[in-house]
Amino acid sequence: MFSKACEYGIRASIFIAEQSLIDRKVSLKDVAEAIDSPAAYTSKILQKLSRNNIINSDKGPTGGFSMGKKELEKVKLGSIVFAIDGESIYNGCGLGLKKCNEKMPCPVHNQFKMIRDQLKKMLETTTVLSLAVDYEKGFSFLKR
Amino acid sequence: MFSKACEYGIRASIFIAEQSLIDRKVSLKDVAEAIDSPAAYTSKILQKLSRNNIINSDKGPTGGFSMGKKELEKVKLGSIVFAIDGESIYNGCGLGLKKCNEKMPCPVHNQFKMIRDQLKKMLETTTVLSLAVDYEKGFSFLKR
DNA sequence: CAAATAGTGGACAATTTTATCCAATATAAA
DNA sequence: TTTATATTGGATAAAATTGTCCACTATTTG
Repeated sequence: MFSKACEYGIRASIFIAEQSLIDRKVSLKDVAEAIDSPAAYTSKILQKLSRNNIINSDKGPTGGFSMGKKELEKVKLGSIVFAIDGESIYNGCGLGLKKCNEKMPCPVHNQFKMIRDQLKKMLETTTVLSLAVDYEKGFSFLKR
Repeated sequence: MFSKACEYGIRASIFIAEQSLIDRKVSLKDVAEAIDSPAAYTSKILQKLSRNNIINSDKGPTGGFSMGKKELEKVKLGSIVFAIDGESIYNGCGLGLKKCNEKMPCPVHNQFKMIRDQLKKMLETTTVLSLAVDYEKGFSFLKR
């Protein structure tokens, strides 16, 4: 469904959000350990999230990754997916056709539209904050 | 959502089904042209579908690919997806966790479950035959 | 200012997926 | 039985994704 990079990105964001809730910056190493991901690769993904203003990154000692209160309230799952995987989830044809639309639909156009619309709605309404709160309470997990 | 191989597989199946409706066997070349896919790669995919009894393949002159009446009525989209992409669509965790279930859910487990269940239902109820009929009527397209 | 720390950016490597080529096999028809 | 045709299977190759390494920059602290 999503690329591995995107999966890491979502997991990392939730961890960073949860730590930001208790006013903690986290290092790349912290993130990689928390979500059980390859550190160097995760670094690339965090850079992308940072450039997209989804997370903050600070250099130097006492540096690290974090999310501000505003970001915490604003950032939805969809923003992360879009930043990493682009709009393919929204626009792409289920059968890989370049031009697939109402006028010239692929054979499963309508069937997929239903599901895609649900997914879209879910991504656009689910906040990282809400996921971070659940995670903080021990209701969900980020590795294994 | 699906691998490219799976997209080709679905498109190929629909074309073969539609031609079988008018009692025509089609060659690899026919298929590749009809769905605008690389022939040699498509060949590998058709082999897989054939081994999974989703389509028939006959060698030699007058050979080619086809679907029998029974297959036409029986084969669902899900069979094709399963034959090519395996069960990842059904079982895989949305965030890539190995062990993600009700007891130890990833942070988006429930949100994804909703959508995955819908997708599953759609794949298990949509017959290739119905898609082939629409395609035959010119209601849908397999290339571009 | 020097030293230590933490993210950045670029090059590179491994793996997976997608795609190609060709000899071998099977089969129908002449 | 020979020939032509069409799929099969194996070996490779190309492309995309995933993953690693390291020197560089920015920044805090002593």
